[in-house]
Amino acid sequence: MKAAYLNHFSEAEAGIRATGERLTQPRMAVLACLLASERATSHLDVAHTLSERHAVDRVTVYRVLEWLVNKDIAHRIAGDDRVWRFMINPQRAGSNANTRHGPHVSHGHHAHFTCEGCGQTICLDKSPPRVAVKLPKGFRTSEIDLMVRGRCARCR
Amino acid sequence: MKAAYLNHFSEAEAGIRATGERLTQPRMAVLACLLASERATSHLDVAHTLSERHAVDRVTVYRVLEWLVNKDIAHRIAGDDRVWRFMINPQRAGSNANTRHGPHVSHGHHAHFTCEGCGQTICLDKSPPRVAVKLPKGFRTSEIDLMVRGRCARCR
DNA sequence: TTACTTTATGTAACTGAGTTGCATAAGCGG
DNA sequence: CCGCTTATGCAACTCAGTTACATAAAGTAA
Repeated sequence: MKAAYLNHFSEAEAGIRATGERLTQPRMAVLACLLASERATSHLDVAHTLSERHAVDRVTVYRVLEWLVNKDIAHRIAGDDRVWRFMINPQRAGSNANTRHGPHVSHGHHAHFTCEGCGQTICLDKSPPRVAVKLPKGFRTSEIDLMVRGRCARCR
Repeated sequence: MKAAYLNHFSEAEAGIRATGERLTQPRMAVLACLLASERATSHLDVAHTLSERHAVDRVTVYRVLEWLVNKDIAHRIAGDDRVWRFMINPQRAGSNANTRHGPHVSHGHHAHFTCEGCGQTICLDKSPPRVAVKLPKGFRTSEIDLMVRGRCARCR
């Protein structure tokens, strides 16, 4: 069976080119891997997916994932098992999203769903939840992360 | 300076007695420690606080914290640094909260605030945020966790 | 109190995710 | 193709949390 991520290399290449930084094999492979996945992907998932045709050192996978986060191409999610998972940011409609703004642009908020049955995490960016927070006096919000736990359609 | 947690031993004792399980020194000390803290407390924080007068082995601290979570006395929060932090559940008004319901009672949702300046995490249980989530078809919610990042009044 | 059973604790050794330092290799502009 | 810059691979490390097992402390009943 042909691995799905192979279909995403050209898109990955474009994404990396747009950053203005070096186009390397590991960056392409890891990004293609994320692009191919609907759900949050751990370092180990990536390494495993790539192991056959694009074996990449585990440290490099860590570094590329972190690099993708710094470039606002992906974001990371803290799971219940103390493992980071990563997901592509859904910004691509905005086209030229790579011009540098100030440091640390707030993404407003991320919302994710984790299934207690199969453990998979997906992004709720289409139909984002409405959140109304009231903070103590003097507190300021920069970002809101929402994690919904429950059961997906298959595991119900 | 007298450690604040010492004032919470009797409350801790009551809480543990209410579970019907063994009343041990480590359980009292750890629970008193959580009761004394307004903010989310890591395993290390607990161990450090107790080190002077109630030195408890680090493994025991881990086990007691987990036990408190299982007993619904505390809950755990995944931080950005891959460290679990713990907090007392604010249920005490309900008095006899320790009768066994089915497994895994949903607490509705937890909401927390983490300050990007000082790193401290507090609970937003008074004035809980309103959340309206729309999930894909067939998905069911059991719990919602909300993490607000920003700056507290001191670090603004 | 004491003897006895059950369950929690302490100790040490382990796991597994993520990091760091450094020599080598790959990108990329000329 | 050359040379400079930056990323990669490797090995060794850190650190939160876990497991196995012998010992100690709670609870219970005589």
